[in-house]
Amino acid sequence: MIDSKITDGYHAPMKKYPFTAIEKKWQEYWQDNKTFRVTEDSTIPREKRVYVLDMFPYPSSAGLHVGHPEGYTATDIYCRYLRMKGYHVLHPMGFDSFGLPAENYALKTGTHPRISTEKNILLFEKQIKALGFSYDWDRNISTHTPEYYRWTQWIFLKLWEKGLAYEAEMPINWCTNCLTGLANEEVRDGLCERCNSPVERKNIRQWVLKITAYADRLLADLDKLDWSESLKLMQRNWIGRSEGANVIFPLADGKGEIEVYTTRPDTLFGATYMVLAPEHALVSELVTAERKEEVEAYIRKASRKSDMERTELAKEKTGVFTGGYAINPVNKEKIPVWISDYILISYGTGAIMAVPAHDQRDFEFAVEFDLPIVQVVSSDGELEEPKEATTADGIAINSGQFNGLTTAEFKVKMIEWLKENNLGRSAINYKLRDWIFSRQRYWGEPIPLVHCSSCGIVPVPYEELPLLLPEVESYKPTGTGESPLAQKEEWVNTSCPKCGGKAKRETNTMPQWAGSCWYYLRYLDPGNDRQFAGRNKIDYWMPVDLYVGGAEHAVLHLLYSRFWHKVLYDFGLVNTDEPFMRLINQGMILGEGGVKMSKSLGNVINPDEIIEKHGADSMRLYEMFMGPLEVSKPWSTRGITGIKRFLERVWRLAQWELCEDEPPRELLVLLHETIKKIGHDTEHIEFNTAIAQMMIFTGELYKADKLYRRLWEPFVLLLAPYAPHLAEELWQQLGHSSSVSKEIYPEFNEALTVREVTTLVFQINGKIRARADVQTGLAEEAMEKIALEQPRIKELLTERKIVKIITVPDKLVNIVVR
RNA sequence: GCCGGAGUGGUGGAAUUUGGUAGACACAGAGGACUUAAAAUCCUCUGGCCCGCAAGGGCCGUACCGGUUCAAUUCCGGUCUCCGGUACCA
Repeated sequence: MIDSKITDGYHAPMKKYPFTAIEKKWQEYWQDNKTFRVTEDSTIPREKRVYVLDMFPYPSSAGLHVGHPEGYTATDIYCRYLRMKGYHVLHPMGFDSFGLPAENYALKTGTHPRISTEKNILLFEKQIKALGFSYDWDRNISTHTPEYYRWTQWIFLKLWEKGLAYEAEMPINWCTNCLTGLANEEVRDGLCERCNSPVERKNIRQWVLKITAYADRLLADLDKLDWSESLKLMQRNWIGRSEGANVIFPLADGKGEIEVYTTRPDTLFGATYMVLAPEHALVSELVTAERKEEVEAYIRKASRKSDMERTELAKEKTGVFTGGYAINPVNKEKIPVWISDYILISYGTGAIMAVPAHDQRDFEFAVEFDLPIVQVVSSDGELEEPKEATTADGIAINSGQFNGLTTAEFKVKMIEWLKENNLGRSAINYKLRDWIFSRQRYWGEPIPLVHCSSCGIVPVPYEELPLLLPEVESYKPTGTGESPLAQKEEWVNTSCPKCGGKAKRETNTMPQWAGSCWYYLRYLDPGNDRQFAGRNKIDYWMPVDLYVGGAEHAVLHLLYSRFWHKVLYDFGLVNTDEPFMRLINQGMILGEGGVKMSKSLGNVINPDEIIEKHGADSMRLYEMFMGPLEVSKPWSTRGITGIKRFLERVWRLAQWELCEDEPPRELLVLLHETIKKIGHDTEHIEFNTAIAQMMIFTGELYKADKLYRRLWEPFVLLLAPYAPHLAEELWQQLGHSSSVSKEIYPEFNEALTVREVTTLVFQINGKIRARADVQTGLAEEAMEKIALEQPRIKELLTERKIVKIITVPDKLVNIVVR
């Protein structure tokens, strides 16, 4: 009995596809029966265990948007497929529930972030469950719970223990709106990646993680990973390894030296001046009395510039002469030392040798301040008119005994020469900076350290974790570099775990990335209160076989968690040095018309409405049918009706009376082709074409006058990973009492995928002139014979001479004529 | 600027694997069947141009220009556009 509400208001009788009722029924069934719970069954061999992971969401108040289900549906289909293929699949879900939005909401309304966060989690859970994903909900975690962040703090202390966490007073990226420091990775075009407010330089006390200590391994181990090349490249670029040399330039007055880093030691003879970063320690020593005022003014101005201003002003070079000179070690020339803000204190040695002939920035600077330009690399050994810097490799000129060497040879020779003369050595540099880890905000993990006036910084003992986030009166960021926790005196004032004397707690909190650095490990053993995860569980499941999520985390989460994982690996706490073996970035779902979906454009699609109107199975299928998972594609309200029609058609077909006879061979061949195609496409995460094949198959079944059980049962199994609710219902209708998700995936018979008849194409000089249906498996001679018998071909061959005949079995015959 | 990726009908997209029938499957559109009518459903057509009453046939066509090949969406060289990343990293 189906009421009109369930049938979506259509008046069709009884048989209308009752998706709402079906979906509710099976979601309850899966929940009540814990259908997708998975345990560490030791009888299952290693190669049959698979860990498939989704990037867990931040539970925002807006609820799920259509982008979330895209990746989740993809992994769900893949997991359901693997289970039917006999794999033991770990597929968990949780929430990344510390973060600024909840705190900002608290500021506005006074609602405790925990309250709003937990409310949002319930909303997310409900929405995710409404899509019928096969998660093992018993492993659900949320990063803001003390049971979870106890271990986030524990791992932080391990980092501290290893000397990988240090305190520094340094100029950092300060978001003027969030009122907190940011990591380099969180700044985009001089703006905060979260709120797009300008980022300024601010000198405050920070906790910093020494990710640079792992730069070489983070770079090298990318080669092991099955990630897209473009994503690996993004990480490579971010790490930014370069090879070159450090070179020592003695000061002209004999009282010291300047060390520079260069990737082009072969251009040393062309170094006509030097530039220091304004913050460089030697500036104050170098500056002459008469230039002092000008230099100090420049330093002041540079320090006030925000990142935005620095990039905007990048077109014109600025700087001042310090009055000091250094000696170019290769030719003993006395060269002036300048300062300029195009030299960054944080990269290399904070100082450069300027080779204006072969570096565009140095060239611009030299032109601006009328400094000499000496060409030392030439494409042909001849001198050229310097119109701009030539950065290409070439032949050395103006370089004394090194003249005539190629750039590559010269680099090697020069480094040898520098070493012999104690003037330098080869060096490697990275763009990657250490990770600024502290946030001056409330809603995050408290950093479990204590400042003791006699013992210094002392960690909270492991057994006292979690260090609970205290309740506070106000969540308002102080803006002074202290977090709101600082106001909570009874919390801040504590005793030193070491000497028992008076001490103060660290009041900074961790960034949102902390919790997501290791959540994939907690899923393995979510209830463990003695360890972050039991080693046996880690060995059982890790590493993650497939990880799916958005590309926006390319250099944030994915770099940070690789770093933490390597640290844990070095402690012997995990079994692999990389966490995520294969990674797929799903494309963005755009609004209709191909523009970005946004609240301001009013084109946001709400999954709840889609589910209510078309059903979860339609939603799942549509998102997969739109196109390849990895590419961005626009939502189409009309597109989903096509998918809905397909499922309605499947439902109608299911109402036909079953026929137990042997189906006609043609349909049997189509079935086996379909099993082959859908199996292949599902395995390779090419869901759009798999769905197209289902449509072809049902289209043909519709043309038959009977519904053959031997065709229909395998089809329902093929459908099951994609439209699991409908498939469960149909499976039950077919008389089965267990869940379709526990069935074995159908196998195809290769012999039955071979068609008996195929269309041969006949070409003359590569142009198609005729076609004919023939039996498959014809010999080449037979194909040629048929080709030459075609009336149209005969006609076109008169008066022509056949040069050559090319045949491709079961495909074509191409006759080359003159 | 540099580094990636991508450009296929009115639209989303197919063409597995090493080159072999371009446009699968859908959406939209047109026509038809059923119906008192509508909705739903079912069937047919649907890249462009041209010849033909028709059956049928021809030419062009995968961003653009060129190359390799019997044959190019696919391989090679160049140009343009869009998207993503990055931005004084010496």
